[in-house]
Amino acid sequence: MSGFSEDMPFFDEPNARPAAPSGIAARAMAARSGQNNAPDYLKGLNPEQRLAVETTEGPVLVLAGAGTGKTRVLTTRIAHILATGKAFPSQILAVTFTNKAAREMKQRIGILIGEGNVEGMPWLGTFHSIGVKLLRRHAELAGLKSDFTILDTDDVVRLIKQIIQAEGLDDKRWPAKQFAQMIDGWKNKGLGPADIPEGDARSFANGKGRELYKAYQDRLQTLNACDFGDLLCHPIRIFRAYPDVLKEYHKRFKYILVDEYQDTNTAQYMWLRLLAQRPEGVGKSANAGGRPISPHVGEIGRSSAEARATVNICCVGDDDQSIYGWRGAEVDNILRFDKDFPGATIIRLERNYRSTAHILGAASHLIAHNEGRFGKTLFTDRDEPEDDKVHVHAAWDSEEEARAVGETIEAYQRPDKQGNRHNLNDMAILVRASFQMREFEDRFVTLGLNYRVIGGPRFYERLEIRDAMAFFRVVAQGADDLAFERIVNVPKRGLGEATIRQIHDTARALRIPMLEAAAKLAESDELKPKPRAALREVAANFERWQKALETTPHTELAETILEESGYTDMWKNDRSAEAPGRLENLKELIRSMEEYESLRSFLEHVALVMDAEQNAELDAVNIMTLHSAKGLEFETVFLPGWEEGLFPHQRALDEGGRSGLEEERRLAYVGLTRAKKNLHLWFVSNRRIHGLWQSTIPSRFLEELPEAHVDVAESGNSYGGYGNSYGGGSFASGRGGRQNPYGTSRFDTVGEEKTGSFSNTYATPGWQRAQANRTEATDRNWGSRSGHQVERIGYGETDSGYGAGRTSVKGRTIDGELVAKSVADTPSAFSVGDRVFHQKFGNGNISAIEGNKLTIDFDKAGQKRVLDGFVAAV
DNA sequence: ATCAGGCCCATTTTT
DNA sequence: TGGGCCTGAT
Repeated sequence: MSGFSEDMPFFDEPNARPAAPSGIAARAMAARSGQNNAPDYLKGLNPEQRLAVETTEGPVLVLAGAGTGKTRVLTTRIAHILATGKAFPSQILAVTFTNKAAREMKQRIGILIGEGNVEGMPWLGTFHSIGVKLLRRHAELAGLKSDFTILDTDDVVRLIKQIIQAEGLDDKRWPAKQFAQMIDGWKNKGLGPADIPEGDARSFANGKGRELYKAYQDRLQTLNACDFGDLLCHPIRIFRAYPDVLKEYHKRFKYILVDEYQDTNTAQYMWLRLLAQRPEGVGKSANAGGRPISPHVGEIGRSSAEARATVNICCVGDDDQSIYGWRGAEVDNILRFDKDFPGATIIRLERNYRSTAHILGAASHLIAHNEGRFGKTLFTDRDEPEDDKVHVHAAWDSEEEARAVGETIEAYQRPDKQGNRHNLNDMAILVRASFQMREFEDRFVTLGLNYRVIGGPRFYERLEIRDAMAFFRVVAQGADDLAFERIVNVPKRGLGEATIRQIHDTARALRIPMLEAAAKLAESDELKPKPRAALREVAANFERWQKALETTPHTELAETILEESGYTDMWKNDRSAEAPGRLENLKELIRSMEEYESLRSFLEHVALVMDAEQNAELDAVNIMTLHSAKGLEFETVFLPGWEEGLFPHQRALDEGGRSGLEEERRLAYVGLTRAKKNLHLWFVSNRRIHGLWQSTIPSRFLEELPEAHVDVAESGNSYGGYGNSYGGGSFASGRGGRQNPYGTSRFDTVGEEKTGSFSNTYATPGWQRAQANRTEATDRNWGSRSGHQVERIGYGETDSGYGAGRTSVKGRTIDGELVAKSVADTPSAFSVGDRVFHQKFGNGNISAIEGNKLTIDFDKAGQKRVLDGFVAAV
């Protein structure tokens, strides 16, 4: 409505100050009439937030801790820039990582400045969606046509597989999936085939890595397609090769804003740098027009000479919440910000509006164990003596853990003294790895407790949706061979591998898309009558649909395609249990198309905006991974599975060493800071991993929590498990009265280790008895020499706790120096028939031995398979 | 074409 | 242990 479409001409005069659109101007004026002469949108910001909003010029880094109002700052800043007439909506580049974040930002800016004005923000979006936009405009500079297709991961893997096979390589030995990941990694770093390190190139397919990568890129080009990485890499290459194009965008973007800067990878960083860092001349003039206009902007401590060389870039992020290093994110980008952009203003947001003081205290203390960080400490003004401390619970095994969490949830649901009860929607269980979810789901099903799993398989990844999309893709973009191949024989038309090979060969020989090749073949006499007729029909269908594309409304056309191709009938005739659901999904797909104006725009959104909405109506407990919880908050949070090996995850330690551990710790920090009021952590003593029961020890992160904010609870249950068989009772239960978690008098006598160490917390009598009962065999797994020292159990501060020689359950040392499979390779010292004792299951007889895996008939627990290291001869 | 059985694997995930 | 994927037999 404001009329600022993206096609609005650029402002050639750098000094021209755009007149604000009337709507916004009016608002700003009205806003200013308030007290302090401050516009309404600035009210309610704290001083740091306000500074972050009003420091519009020069590079700014906003270090926004969890729950400190990051999105608010970002959106208000944009509103401020617009309201003060510093730029038009179309002159602001605002990038996020996820569609969700982009959507939220749009919506919140809309609230601030009016819906209509947001429409004029064509450059607010994810890195990828903005990348597509750039690339569609300049596709020919990357050797593409502007209607290129965006391939998703699945397509990419299939394509790579074809290439590997075409090279005459064994695709088993050199898995396509693995190579796809390598390519993705390279693209995350902005590396083309020519740029990859020799070592990388050599490590795949006997040194054919580079060649294959090249072949893959060539193939993409012929397919007129891109993968996700290309959406960033192509624009980077274009910017570098065509300075004029880059200059155009330098002129256009007066303000750049970046959300979640700590998650940027190298390619994204390069992309931003290209757009932000401009040659002296351009920078100077562009900035001159943008010099402080607002009366609120005072002189900020920054060198104006240096700042002038750079665009007004504002990056918002939190180094402590960088949890995506494994997919290419470089925390370093944020840590280096002031070196990349000299004279940058760094603003810390540390005032937290989300959590209780206990939660913040716990989280801050934990994260302080990391080295590579800026260092922030969250604080709150909240002063509620009633607030609970952070609870740490012990459970015997994951089943008990699920049971106890279920009980706690039910307790929260009941009205408390004040008559308040908690909604399930306000509770979340955040797990490290998704296999942990199952136990909770099982339990909740039994209890009849509603739950929802967030982050499962996506709507657009379902088979039927992908099939349907493939039909649409071929119609929209006839050169999309991958899509064509997917559905050429769907429903079954008797077009077997041989025919498809032939289409392939023809296509390659004539350098035409497969669809065209198919049409040609259908008219030739190279095929047997049956496939020939089938192909002819396929070709005719697509020809007809492609014609209809211009004239028929896209939803209608989509329905027609699914009908005429026989695809809907295929599922109608399918008697399997999933068929009705699939038909339902197809309907949903068509329904969702209505929101887009054309088939093409729909396809693009599906490629980039893959998400399905959840049922928010239902009151249900949320279950998700810690990763997908980032950015969310809940009244009550449960964090199960805080055990060594699981959290921190063994693989993170093995592969990432110290930085891997730090990322795990940040993940823990993210978990803790999701909670507003109630926070419950759990660890179990036994967990079944890959079908084998393993003893586990509490996560070192538990030990890193400060005493003052933590309350160690007993699991307080009456499900004794099998623990009773050795008289210890279930772990930490039934010992009469609360135990002092910090090992004062009571625990001093047990271990040599001094008080103050959290480790003593876990030195409860039952646990200790079990430890004391250990024999040599058990100790082998723990690397214990004497076998009876408590310090072995918990984690001392000393290196000996996880230092050299300590063999973990998986047979690896913690810091990955030694990868010895001592467990697996050592023949068992037991024989069939031996009577043994196991911590969890009690006594039993060995009925079979396979290497170090024992099958034992337990007296009470029945038959189980366990590693020999966990049992002791009786 | 379809399914049973063997084989391998087993964090985290967005676009 | 259990699920996904591929293969080889019907």
